[in-house]
Amino acid sequence: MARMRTAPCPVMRTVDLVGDKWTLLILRDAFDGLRRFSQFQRSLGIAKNILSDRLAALVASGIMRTEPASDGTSYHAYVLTEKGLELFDLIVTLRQWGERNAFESGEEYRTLIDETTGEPLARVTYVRPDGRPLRRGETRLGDFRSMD
Amino acid sequence: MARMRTAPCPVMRTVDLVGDKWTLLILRDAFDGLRRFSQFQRSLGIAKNILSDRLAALVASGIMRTEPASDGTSYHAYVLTEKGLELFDLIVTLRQWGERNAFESGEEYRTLIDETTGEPLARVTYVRPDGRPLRRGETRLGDFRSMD
DNA sequence: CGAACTGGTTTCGAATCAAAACCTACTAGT
DNA sequence: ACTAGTAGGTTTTGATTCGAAACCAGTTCG
Repeated sequence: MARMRTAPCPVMRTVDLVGDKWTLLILRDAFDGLRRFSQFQRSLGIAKNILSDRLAALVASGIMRTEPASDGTSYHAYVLTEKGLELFDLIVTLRQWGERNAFESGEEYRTLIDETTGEPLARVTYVRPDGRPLRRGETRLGDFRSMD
Repeated sequence: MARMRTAPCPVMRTVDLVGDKWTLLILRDAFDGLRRFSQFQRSLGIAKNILSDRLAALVASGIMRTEPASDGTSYHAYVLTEKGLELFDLIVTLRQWGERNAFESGEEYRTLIDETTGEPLARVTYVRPDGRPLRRGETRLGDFRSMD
């Protein structure tokens, strides 16, 4: 894979960091509250070397970090950094698309509960800072801009 | 990889369909207006067999479809279906996270222009149907629900 | 103390990736 | 009509990655 790390496209940079099946599922589990190596491993049924590799990559890219000791034990935990927490919308987006496009009628799926209502989270939509909704086709590729 | 196609988790189903670096980049390009095999190939620098494989998978899962003839030529085009167009938010999410988290100060990145303002797209946020913003930590894993 | 658990690393065969070569259909130029 | 070049692939062939299992050192539990 080419030099994604230095590409000028933000999508490519993001994809390079989290565009992997296991990585995305680890992030999902992290948002569901999982923190420890063995929790991820049991939840995902992932080989330990792969999990080790993905977690190390997430830590290296600043999306997760290891915490010395969460509970009483001396084992450490993998937790999302602020940068990682900002991926919340990504997991929500994956979930909502899947709910609407990846299940047949009658199939069961696991919902996400909106704790402000107690009901399954309704469809969320993107709005601009001024509150106007963002619709498909309202954007086009622009030119280059320098990072703040 | 386990039986993702039948998993009850919408995130896993989605990840199974689009959770691949090339697939996500193909989708980005598709939203940028690319339609033809050679356009994707030149834009991404991807090997032709891999591109062929990924496009076939996207067509098989109903995210893209082949159109007989877009312009005068008899070659066909790969276009997003309605199901594929619904992935717009996903690409936007990847882009916005990358803009804010994957570039150093001074680095240049390619923006997305908001055609309703002519300016680069500002940060978009998720709102519920009633307009209330969705914040991190306002959700928790729920139970099973049957598809409509 | 011994057993089990945690958080890995190593090994190695299997699967996947990707560069290159090849191929066929079409199209453009002369 | 002949030829070159492009479009859209498939096949072949190494190189890389994946992942199951084995192994291992430290920790905690009984």
